[in-house]
Amino acid sequence: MSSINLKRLSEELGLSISSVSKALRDSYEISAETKKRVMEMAEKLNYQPNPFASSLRRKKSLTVAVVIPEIANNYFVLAINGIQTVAQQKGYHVLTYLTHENAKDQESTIKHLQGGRVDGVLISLCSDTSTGEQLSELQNAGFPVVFFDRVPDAPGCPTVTTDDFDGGFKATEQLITSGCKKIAYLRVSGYLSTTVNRMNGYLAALQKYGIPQDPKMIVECSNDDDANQELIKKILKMRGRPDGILSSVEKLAVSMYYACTEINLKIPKDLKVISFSCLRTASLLSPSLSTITPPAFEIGKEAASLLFRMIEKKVYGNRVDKIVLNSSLIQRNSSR
Amino acid sequence: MSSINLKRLSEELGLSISSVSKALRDSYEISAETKKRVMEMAEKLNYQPNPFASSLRRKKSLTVAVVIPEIANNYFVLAINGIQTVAQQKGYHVLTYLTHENAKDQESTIKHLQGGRVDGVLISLCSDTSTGEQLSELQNAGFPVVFFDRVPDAPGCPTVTTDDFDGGFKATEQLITSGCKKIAYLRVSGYLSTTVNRMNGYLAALQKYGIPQDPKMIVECSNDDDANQELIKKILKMRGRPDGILSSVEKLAVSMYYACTEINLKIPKDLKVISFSCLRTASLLSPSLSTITPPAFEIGKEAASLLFRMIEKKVYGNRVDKIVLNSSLIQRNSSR
DNA sequence: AAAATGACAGAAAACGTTTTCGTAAAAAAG
DNA sequence: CTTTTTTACGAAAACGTTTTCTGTCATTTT
Repeated sequence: MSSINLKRLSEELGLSISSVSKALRDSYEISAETKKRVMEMAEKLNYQPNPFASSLRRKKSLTVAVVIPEIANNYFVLAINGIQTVAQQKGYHVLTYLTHENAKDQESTIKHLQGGRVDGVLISLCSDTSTGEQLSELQNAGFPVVFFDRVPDAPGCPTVTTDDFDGGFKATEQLITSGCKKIAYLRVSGYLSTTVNRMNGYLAALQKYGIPQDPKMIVECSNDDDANQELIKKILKMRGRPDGILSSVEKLAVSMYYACTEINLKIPKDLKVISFSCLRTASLLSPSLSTITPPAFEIGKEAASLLFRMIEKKVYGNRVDKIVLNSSLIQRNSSR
Repeated sequence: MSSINLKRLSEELGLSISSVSKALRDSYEISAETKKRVMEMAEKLNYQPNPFASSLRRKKSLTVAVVIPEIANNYFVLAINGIQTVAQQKGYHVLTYLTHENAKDQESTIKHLQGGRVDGVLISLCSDTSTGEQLSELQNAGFPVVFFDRVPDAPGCPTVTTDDFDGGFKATEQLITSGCKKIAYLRVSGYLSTTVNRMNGYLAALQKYGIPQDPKMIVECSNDDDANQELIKKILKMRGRPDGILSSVEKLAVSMYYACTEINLKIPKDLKVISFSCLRTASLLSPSLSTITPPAFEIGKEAASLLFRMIEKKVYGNRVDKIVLNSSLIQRNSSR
């Protein structure tokens, strides 16, 4: 908007455009006193360089994209917070895109990003991602991409995740040692690593303690909160209903709390509950909710840091980083 | 990244660069069949226009900035959600900046934005904003700026807010009709409209019901959660402690819940509570939290829509929109 | 004293688009 | 059969930077 540019500045100073540009970029070709003059005039006229001209010429946008399925999810909010923290500190701009758990949206977003609008992409896949075709296209073009949380199961992808298998395992184990004999697992549809790994942890724990696994105890949920609540109510009203529930994502735990209120099941007396979640108010819920909490803020920071290392070519050769951070299990009243 | 550009495309097609450009923009100067050829080739080679070249030439970035104090706040998350929804649908990109409730950060962010990186700005001020100097600079330059939630108290600013006075009034009234005789108000520091209006509503309600206003009942909180919790504990342990509390923001309500747990005060028996909040889990808290809930998602949508009207020059003349949406008061157990 | 170096600055090309302008050929109007 | 208009396209300028390439002195080295 500010229509003062290098040309205007150079006229004001009686210098050439190139000299002014060099002065502002602190080039050795310009004398100290000229630099000072230029800086002062730039300050005085409130010169702001045109980012597009600069990006066009330098083929650098100083911008990264964050692509996430939804934002109404504390996990992603915290992750974004971590990403922003690192990015702003590095002088980068952050573009955010929501895919609304929609593979089509995700695809078109990625496609747009190929135009060079950003120097790198941080992405958490939507649950119905099938092939990572678009993405591998990006990656093959040498474009820096870091996956976090919901990552593809391919060897060539740099990822930042949490120990999902372990989390699922320990959560299940905790329910078992609290006396549960029949544990249901609330999963989200799709075949993403996160979902699969958490469930495998759950299954492994069942096996370790000799609890037979029962397909009816695995509830596949969707993105429709009301539908999920009905599904959960259904399994809780079933003959041979579960006495323990492991929820693989936060919002399913919330739906479950509502379901229990409706059908008058008492947690933890009738049903013990634990959930993957970053809810700040977990300990204030009624009853307080036991959680496996991924370090979302740190995941965001790590992912962003890794991306910047890649952008700045500080990751050499064919090295592919796969960073795994630990979740913490916090037992509260819902599973005692 | 994709290094295929108009030049490459034009060579491939045996056309001039300008013709290809025109064809892609569906200009009337190009015949239908040539357009078809060009489109197909662009599709085939996966041509993605360089956004910087385009923005440089057209002086349009198709990007807006969202500047907010923090993201770990459901209000802002919902607002962003609304903004993104409108923006993505309009084909705009969204840059997000966090000021961390820091006036310095806010200033430098705004300054950077003057370079023309964005076509418009949506901003919610940080609590220690003093003068809106930087901002009025932007606005005076004819740059589209829309304020939401935390807005300056100046006539020339387009704003989207909620009826804060009314919310504060009704919340206080609700506490009074539930039997409270001594009501404290948790406010955040600073002199932003939101804070001031909510408090004025509170004071007006006190006056209406003949309750004397007491400066000790107004707790000025900071951004430090622990410090706030201590402040709240202090007033709750005081002789002549309040029997009702109105919290002006969500996080203070959370701190208060923790404070009450620590000093063993029972809500709502010993203390009735109501808070401005967008917490999704308000009804699941122990006890469920009465809230005045601003329509954050709609506020985001309205703000974005207004901004786009301004960008597209659909707001004529000196018209300044001041949109006010209604909050809803939901009484739950914490204030019964 | 001639040649080489260094310090400083300007001219101009380049980045990839968009858009104005110009101009052929074809179609329509006279 | 002209003349005008329309259609379809190309040449080139423009957007505001960055950077390479020159060039001019003045200073230092041979």
